[in-house]
Amino acid sequence: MNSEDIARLAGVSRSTVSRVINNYANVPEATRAKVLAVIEKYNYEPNTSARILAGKSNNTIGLFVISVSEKERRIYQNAYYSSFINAVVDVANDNGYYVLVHTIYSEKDYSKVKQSFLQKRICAGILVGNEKLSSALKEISRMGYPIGIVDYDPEDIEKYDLDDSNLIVVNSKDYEGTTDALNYLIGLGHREIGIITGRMETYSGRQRYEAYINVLESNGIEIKPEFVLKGEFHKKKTYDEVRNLVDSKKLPTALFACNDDMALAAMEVFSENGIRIPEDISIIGFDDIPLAAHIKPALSTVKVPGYEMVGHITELVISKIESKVRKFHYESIPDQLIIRDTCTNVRDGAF
Amino acid sequence: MNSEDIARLAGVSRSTVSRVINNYANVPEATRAKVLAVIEKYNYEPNTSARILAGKSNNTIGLFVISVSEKERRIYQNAYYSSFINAVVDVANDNGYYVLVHTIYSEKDYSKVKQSFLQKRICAGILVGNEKLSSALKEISRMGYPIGIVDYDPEDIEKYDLDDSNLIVVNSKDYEGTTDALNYLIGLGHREIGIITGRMETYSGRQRYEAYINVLESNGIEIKPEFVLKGEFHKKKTYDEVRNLVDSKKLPTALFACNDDMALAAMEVFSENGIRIPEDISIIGFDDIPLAAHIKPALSTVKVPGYEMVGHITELVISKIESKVRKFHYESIPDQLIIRDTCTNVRDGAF
DNA sequence: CTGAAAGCGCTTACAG
DNA sequence: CTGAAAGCGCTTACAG
Repeated sequence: MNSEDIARLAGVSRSTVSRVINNYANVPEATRAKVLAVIEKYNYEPNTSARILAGKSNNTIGLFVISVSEKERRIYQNAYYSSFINAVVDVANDNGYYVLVHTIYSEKDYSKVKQSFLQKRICAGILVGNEKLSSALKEISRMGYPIGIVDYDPEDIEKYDLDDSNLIVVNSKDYEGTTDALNYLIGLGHREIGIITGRMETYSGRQRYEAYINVLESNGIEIKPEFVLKGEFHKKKTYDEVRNLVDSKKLPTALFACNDDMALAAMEVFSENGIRIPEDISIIGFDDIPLAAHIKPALSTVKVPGYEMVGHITELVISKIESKVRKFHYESIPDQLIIRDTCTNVRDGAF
Repeated sequence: MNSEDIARLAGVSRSTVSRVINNYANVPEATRAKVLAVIEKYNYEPNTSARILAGKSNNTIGLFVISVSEKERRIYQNAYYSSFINAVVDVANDNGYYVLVHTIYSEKDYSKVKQSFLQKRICAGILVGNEKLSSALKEISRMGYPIGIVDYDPEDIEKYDLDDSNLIVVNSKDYEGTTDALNYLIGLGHREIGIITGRMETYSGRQRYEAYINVLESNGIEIKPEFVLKGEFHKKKTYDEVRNLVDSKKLPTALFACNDDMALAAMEVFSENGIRIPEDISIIGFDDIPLAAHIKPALSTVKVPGYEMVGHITELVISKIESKVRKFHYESIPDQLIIRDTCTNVRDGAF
């Protein structure tokens, strides 16, 4: 069943069938109804490849989920990501777009992005993932398609010579979120504040660390290298770092973890060692993963609105596809401090 | 840049370029190298739509994530699903396939499946989701494309008149998993065993319930209606049901929850009411979501190998695409009882 | 308002 | 081994 069949059955030409399908204005209602009836009756749907080849948009957004640092190829383990995929698909589908999902596990896989464009499979791309985006990004940005990136340093655009006219960058306000968390801790009287850092290959990892340094310094609090634990956003790394800290017998009174996974890992180690939270040490995380509210004690954290952020970038990408305006768009979304049960006034503690 | 440009640049015809791209045997090495060099140099990738239109497979699998019962369109909240998407994408990408992800939130959305086939966007479909699959499935099964379905009653195939020659159904062994969990509880001395049921619209929901009934009966244990709580796989519903149970002052000594979310909800309610787990009541879940191992006490449960299950069905679908053998394939994957800290011998308890 | 025809970029018998 | 040509199923100027 193709447009020619429909045309014959409706007693018109393929041109007219096409006009009906594409909602051209200059088709009399009677003709339109006649054609529509045949289309309906035979359950006809135009061949997508033919339409694209003839000049229509493919209406497909590529979603590239980058995870070059994970050993295991289990992105979903990271609760962070699953909401991203869902957000893109929801918003795209609502707007009549399809989404092609790809995972990127290595530097080499970046060629998949370029390839998808070159093969004309997609008309825009959204990149999410926790790694420094490779140099491949320069090339990708220059292909002329709208590209949405989540968690990217806007200064890197110039630094890596990207073409920003096709770029949409949406970040969460990690610096401010971190500042809020730290000020909260300081307000509770803490002066010995440690950090479990994320991956410095990510913008959010760097921002959270920088905010830590700056807030402490501007409050006249000394930054002790032994209280700076390198967690890399991973639980495994964090276990080791926190165990070392515990072994050193010198604990801070509060610990700021750059994500909830690491905060949880730290809590486990403390719990194993009879160190009470928050009595012996306060701890605060980042992200607000579902688990955070459910563990005991419930984890105080900084909520990153992941679904909203990614849903929003999807809307921006779609409007860029349709508007043809080529202009850099940057946005950052506020985080929210969520106070639960893992932080307490330093004077109430055992120290 | 198209195949004609490449042809001219390489001094051959488009036919030869095509033969090189498609790895035809009858191209001399020298010619192949010459063409490849030009392709490489200009970063040429053949236009996908043109290839498909000319007869190539679109190499795209549609992944339809069904969630008609959820109020909120947040599939990812269900930890269950995110691993599914990831599994399909990983396996498909590894085999050179693309995946188009769609969410289905209403009965009406099922037309998206049919449409995607009719428009020739996809050459196979995988349906995952927690609802009774609609009657649309009959039509979909008859379109002649391989369809993989997770969690579907094989008896419904005949009942709903599906064409099974294109079907691949993969379930987890819910009945056996439930039996294991219940036998474990019975082995601990429990005779007062309640259940929080899932959605009866799902095969797994029904299987788990049926196994509960049968195991109890075959052990001569009375099934008390007041111990059958209707949780619908949802936390909210479960809170209400468990509160009612607690208010009734008549608790079973053990509770089998048809998924971990509901087990967790029950634990929260018990905890609020000073009912200790496992001392006052044993509880066991189903699924083994990441949270299960991390809450205190750690939840005993039946692990469903979701990623493996869906990865496997993806492999089966791909081999069906490529083999052209049309024959029903059914498989069920064993679950695994995971004993952690929420169940204890009934004699040790406070009852 | 509508049809004939060109064209999108490939693949693949067909003929040599 | 290789090229000319038909054909895949549409869309869209073009002409009327």
